[in-house]
Amino acid sequence: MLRGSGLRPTRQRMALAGILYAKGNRHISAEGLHEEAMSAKVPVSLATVYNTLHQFTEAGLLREVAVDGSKTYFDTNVTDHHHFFVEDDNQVIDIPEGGMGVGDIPEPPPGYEITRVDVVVRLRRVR
Amino acid sequence: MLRGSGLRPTRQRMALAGILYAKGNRHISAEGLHEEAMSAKVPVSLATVYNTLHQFTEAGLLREVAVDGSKTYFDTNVTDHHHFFVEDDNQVIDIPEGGMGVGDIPEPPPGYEITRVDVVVRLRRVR
DNA sequence: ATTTGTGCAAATCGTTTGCATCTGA
DNA sequence: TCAGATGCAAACGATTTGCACAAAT
Repeated sequence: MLRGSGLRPTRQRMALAGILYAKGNRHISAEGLHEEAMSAKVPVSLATVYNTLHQFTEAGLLREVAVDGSKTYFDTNVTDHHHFFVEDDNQVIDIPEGGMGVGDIPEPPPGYEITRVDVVVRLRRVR
Repeated sequence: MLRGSGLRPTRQRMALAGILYAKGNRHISAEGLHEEAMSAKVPVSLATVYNTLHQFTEAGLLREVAVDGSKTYFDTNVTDHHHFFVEDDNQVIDIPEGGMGVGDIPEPPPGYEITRVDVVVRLRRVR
């Protein structure tokens, strides 16, 4: 998989890929992945985690999710889909594919082309 | 306007409000507003700009726009609408109201309610 | 007089970078 | 061998915070 993307299969990258793709689709932050790696007894530096996440993203293995908050989340689900965002605990959840459709997409201003349409449905816990 | 929102009309707040609402709808970052204030000969500290932006947002006078990038943008247009985001230069543009519709909004997971639906149409300059 | 806001500088947080050292092909 | 990867610590940019001072009611 790594080789197929032109990335050397190093110890760290293989371990991180293992964590990322072990249990279905995930939304994880750099810090989150770093912690998981540590508790899985895979000592990687935070810098390497950042490098790896960006390289994976460039290789199309991950997708950066821009929700609110200051943190960047990475999504192991690279298919076309949108997200719920729980404001109470900064949690990102996939909206099942086909679970929603975007209506009329507007014409982009002249000279521009659309690269992607992102929909974020913000949620709050009902009290 | 400030009084109506329960905010004391201080020199700085009035000056910042003036800049914000002077020329139609705007998308501005804290740093951007600070710079404009400075060149308008209104010396305010960056901390005060941040305070003011957040207070205005809480008061419903502004809306925080979560696009990509590390910066936070504030929108003087608080009506229901969505955004174009130009990736080349981090510019936020309003999609005219009614210019697009969101299709089927999905059921939120049980125990949650929808607070808002944000659509960001990402653009790239055509080369 | 009392409460609320402001400015400054230091602190924090997530992320990036420089560089010496290692490692996979 | 040697280009590419990693780790560390220092650098960074955006935002927040603590606290003394100033201004609004």
